[in-house]
Amino acid sequence: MFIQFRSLLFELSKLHQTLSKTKHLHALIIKTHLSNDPFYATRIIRFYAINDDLFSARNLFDETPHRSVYLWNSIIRAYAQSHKFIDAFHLFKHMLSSETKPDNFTFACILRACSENFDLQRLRLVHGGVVVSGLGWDSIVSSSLVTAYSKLGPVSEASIIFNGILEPDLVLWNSMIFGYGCCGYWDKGLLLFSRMQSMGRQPDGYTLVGLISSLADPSLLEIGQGIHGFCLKNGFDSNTHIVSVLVSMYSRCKCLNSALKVFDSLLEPDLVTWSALITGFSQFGDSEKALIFFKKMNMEGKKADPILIASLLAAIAQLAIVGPGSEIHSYVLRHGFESEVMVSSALIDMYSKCGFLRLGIQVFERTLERNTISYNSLISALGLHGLASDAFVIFKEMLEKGCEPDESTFSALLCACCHAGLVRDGQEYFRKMTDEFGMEAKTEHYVHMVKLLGMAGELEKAYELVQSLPEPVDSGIWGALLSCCDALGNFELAEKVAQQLFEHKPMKCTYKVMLSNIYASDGRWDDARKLREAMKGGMGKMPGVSWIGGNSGL
DNA sequence: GACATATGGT
Repeated sequence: MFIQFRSLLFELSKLHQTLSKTKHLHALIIKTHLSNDPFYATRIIRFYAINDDLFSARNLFDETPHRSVYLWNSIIRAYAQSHKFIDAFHLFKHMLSSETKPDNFTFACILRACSENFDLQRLRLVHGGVVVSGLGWDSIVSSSLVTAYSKLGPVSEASIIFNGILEPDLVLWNSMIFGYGCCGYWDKGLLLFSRMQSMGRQPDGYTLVGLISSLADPSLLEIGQGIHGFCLKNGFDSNTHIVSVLVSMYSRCKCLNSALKVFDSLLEPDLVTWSALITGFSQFGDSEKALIFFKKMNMEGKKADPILIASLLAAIAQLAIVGPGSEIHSYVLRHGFESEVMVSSALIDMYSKCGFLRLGIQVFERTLERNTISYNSLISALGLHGLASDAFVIFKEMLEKGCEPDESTFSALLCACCHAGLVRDGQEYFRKMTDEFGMEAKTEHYVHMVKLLGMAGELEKAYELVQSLPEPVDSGIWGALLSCCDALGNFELAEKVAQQLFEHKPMKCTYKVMLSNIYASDGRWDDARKLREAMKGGMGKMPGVSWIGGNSGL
């Protein structure tokens, strides 16, 4: 009888359980004195984690006296997967001082948490721990290291790890190809792809997803088509991951016809594939088609998720037509997505960019669980409408509520200062960001500072700021300075700045147009003509489009 | 038993 009961428990503990069933199972296991069995404890922690009940998971962990590696791994993973990185790191530290030593799975989990938490410093520290534990050559750990480093930027460190492994397994090849791709080195990824084949290694779906996702520019269309051909020849064309990434690759390459063709080739597109197509239309094609396909998807009985809604709203915000935006808003209300922060923030953004700040504020007020993203959306909305002092008040409120500001928060604040011409406040927020919040100023922040100083007439100060930055200075920062020179008619400085920009080849056409305008307004028609002629054949500046929506619902 | 690489957005 007991044996039977035990095997029933065993079977139950293998199935995915709801929270109430998990609690029931937990109680049964305590009753039968099996609660110290690491197998059950591990499974139950996993079920609690799946059901978002970290509290019970933690209780169980704390109450289990004999903690196996499995048990440690499952609790650390529970925290990491719920994005409670600080708790995960804390437990990991605790584990290091316990008698159970971390294994390759523990390290894999912590390494991933480092990259998801954008914590390069900790990543290096954990990497050190990996080396000390002698797990540097483990295939699971090394692929995690490669992915983590590439996601955080220093892909060169990832390739050092990759090159240090004599016989990389398929996962490691895939991680490195994906790593190059996510850092923009599609060419290195492609080289690796051909190298692995020449060594007789067959790629799988992951390889191709990593490779294709790195192609994001119309100039790479032919390469994308080539790889698409490879997928067709090798039977990868029914893999939904690959089809989705092909759809978004074709969209990013501005080839929506092909995106649609690939999409149509799939008998049962899933939500991600639909979403790739709709996002493609809204960002790179036409938003009306995006809305048509969105309706079509709904008619086929597929329900959108918060990611798709946020993407649609971003597209509508760019178009600045409120009509479809409010349609989506009612969809959100009908489907109960209003509590999703991603959605409510996108709504705030959409309304404010469509000129309906009031409606955006209403959405914010109805958002009960506000996080950094919601505050960021409201601060940038207020800033956009020139209401810098209101933005400052919201920032204060955000801090009082214990909500941590991030880089985008300061970007929104600086942008608000720019719109209102508040140099002092801008400088103060810039100082706060670095001194009080210990954040490193990024390109976008410098762009705002340069605009703020430049447009206030302090071009020299702006120039000094740019010169004080370590090389190479992002061309966006020089570009911001150039546009200030343009606006203020300072031809002398414009020339200096333009020279800096020319050194960054290829120089963006918009800067060339700006410079030629500057030459023209200075009466230097020859220079202007030369620059214009040099641009012929290349892509011109996008024509400016402005309108008042015909069907804006006003 | 715990488990490394992947698709849509921010």
